[in-house]
Amino acid sequence: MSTDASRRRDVTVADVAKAAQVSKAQAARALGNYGAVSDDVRERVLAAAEELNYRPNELARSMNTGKSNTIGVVVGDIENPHFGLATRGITDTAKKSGFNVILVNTDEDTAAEVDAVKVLLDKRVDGLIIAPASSVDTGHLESVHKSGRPLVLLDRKAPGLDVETVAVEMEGISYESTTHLIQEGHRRIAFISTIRMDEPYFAGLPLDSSQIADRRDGMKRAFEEAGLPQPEDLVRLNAGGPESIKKITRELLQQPDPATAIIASDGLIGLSVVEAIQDLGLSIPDDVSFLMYDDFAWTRLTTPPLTVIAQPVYEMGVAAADALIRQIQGRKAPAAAPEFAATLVKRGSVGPAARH
Amino acid sequence: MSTDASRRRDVTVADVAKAAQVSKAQAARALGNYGAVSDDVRERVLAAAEELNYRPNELARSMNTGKSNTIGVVVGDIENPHFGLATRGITDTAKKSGFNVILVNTDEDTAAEVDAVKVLLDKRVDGLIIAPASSVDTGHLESVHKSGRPLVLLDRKAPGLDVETVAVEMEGISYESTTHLIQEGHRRIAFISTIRMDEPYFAGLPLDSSQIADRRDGMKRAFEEAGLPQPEDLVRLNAGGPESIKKITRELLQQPDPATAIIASDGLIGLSVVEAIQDLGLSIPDDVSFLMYDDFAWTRLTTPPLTVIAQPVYEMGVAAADALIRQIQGRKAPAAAPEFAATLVKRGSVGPAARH
DNA sequence: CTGAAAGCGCTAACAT
DNA sequence: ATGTTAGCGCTTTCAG
Repeated sequence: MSTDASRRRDVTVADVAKAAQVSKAQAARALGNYGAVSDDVRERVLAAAEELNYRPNELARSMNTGKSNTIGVVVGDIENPHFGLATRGITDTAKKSGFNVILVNTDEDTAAEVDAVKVLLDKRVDGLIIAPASSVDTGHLESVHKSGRPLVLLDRKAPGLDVETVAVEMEGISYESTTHLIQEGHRRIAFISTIRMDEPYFAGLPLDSSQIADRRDGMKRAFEEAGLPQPEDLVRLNAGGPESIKKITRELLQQPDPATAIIASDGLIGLSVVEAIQDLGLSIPDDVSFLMYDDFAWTRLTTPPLTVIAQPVYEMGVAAADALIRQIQGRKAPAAAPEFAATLVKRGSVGPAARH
Repeated sequence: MSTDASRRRDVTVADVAKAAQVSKAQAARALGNYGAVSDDVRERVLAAAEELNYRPNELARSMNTGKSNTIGVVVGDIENPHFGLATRGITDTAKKSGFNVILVNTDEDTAAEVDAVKVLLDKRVDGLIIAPASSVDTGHLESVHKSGRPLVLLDRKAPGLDVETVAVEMEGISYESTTHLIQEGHRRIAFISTIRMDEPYFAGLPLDSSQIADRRDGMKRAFEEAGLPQPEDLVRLNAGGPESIKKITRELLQQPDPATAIIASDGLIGLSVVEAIQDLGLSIPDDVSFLMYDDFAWTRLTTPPLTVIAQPVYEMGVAAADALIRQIQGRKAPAAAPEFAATLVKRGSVGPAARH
């Protein structure tokens, strides 16, 4: 053993240079793989580095290069498999290009997001991928963008912001899904989302989330084209935890003019909705039809399997990372940005509306 | 607008100092909140900083302090909700103490893990939380530990390594679960895991993963105490993707002396096993009993709901982060390390063994 | 191709 | 309390 791992100070280029009997500059060049170095010197330096168990200090490196080879990812909830998958797409892609990922969870809270962006910027990440908690309250994103830091929005658009965005076209799929339900005879279609709003929903309420707004618009169009009245009284926001969701579900199903179909805004909500329906002793789709966003594997296991709106989440993570890295490397955007479409996967949870 | 966000160079302490008409050192002290600064100076500095839109360069800060306020987390697969939840526990806890998290995915590949550790160390993370891909091949972890960098193992132990570890006691719960199955009359109990091994399983094969080894041992003890022969021919490793798992399930169920009960090593496997069983047209638990590790919410939605082994995953993430941060801050370990126990949650997927 | 020296932005002695 | 002067470990002129 020629090395003593327990020594306090790390071994630096200076140490390696001395051991290899070259200047610090030459050692650094050989180690950092830049500049001009003779084979002889490179060999000696590398050997010395190996021997001394040298490891570069990436912080120091980042300080002068200005690049940290790190990207910041800000999402609302990694615990949600939707983001888990997207994150996987991002990290897989980042790794391929030699980037690391710092992950921050915001709990869908804009204040936390503002803070996260600050911290990440202070850490000098090379770029940011953000699933913005709000599509409206975007001052912090605006300033990131104006500062020239590469930024890509994931999953949700921010209409006022001219930033590259990777998201599914929601209005269309919402229209398609709603139309499907309408064709099955449903008129009382409920929509449940966790989106936090200060007031209960009413027709025309401006929504903080473009994603939800687009879905609402899609539903609206479907009803309009069918010449039917909007069941806007069945839109429920602020569906917090499982209990809250179950409560909402019960209300929707037991009120005077109840919902005959429920659309859940994501898989986490869907889970609780289905549970509540089962608890009520109701049958899907005989008593109530069910449809949800996100195609998780378990949706094939329920009885009946669930009709869902599948989104290419992993691919979107990949695309977001690709786009960001392209920006970081200063390459121009390809002529056509890839489009991401959701698909309505009809399984068994949607059936004809029950007769009243 | 007195600031020009598009200026190339960031504003530094020097700029702030000049604007506030104090020395760089005083400005730095006021900004960094250390040392002694008069109220007057602090005020002027903070005002100038605000005015100039100053943001500290954490990289530079980290360079002299030696602390990056960042921890590295290395897991096999964030896409797996098990790790998603654990990661949430880690990030939540880290944030509370002002730490950020760099997340690396290894695909359960030791080589990738070795690499990840290197990168993270080069980035000067203050500590590491690792769910080791192998409990045997741990040279890289050993050297991290010997170098004095705080390190906490999550989810899996490494017997040869004297490192703080947050994991569930697996032998016991495996024994308990197996016994439950035995009492229901099962003798042919299969166990399916994704663990990668070069050879197919045979009795006594040393397992690379302590977690799996412990589960195997628990099953073994259950059979021994019941005075029954071990169905070791029903242990299946290398269950890669969904298709591979389904194939294995079919084999297990259709071979001459088939399994009457199947234990899935995690929720991802469980999913495919249940799907395969349904595809075969078999009924749970009438034709085959099923039990799996991880209590995901969807396991309550299947018909019948699944009997599972619940693990306090989020809490373990929290505990791992707490322990690591404690190490980083140089505080001693509490007298008693918290114990984490899994629980057998009996729902409907285990029933009496079918008569042959 | 090589080396000396000057920073990167900040903190940490050391004086005053 | 404040300022001066060194660094942290690395990259980057700039000479040779």
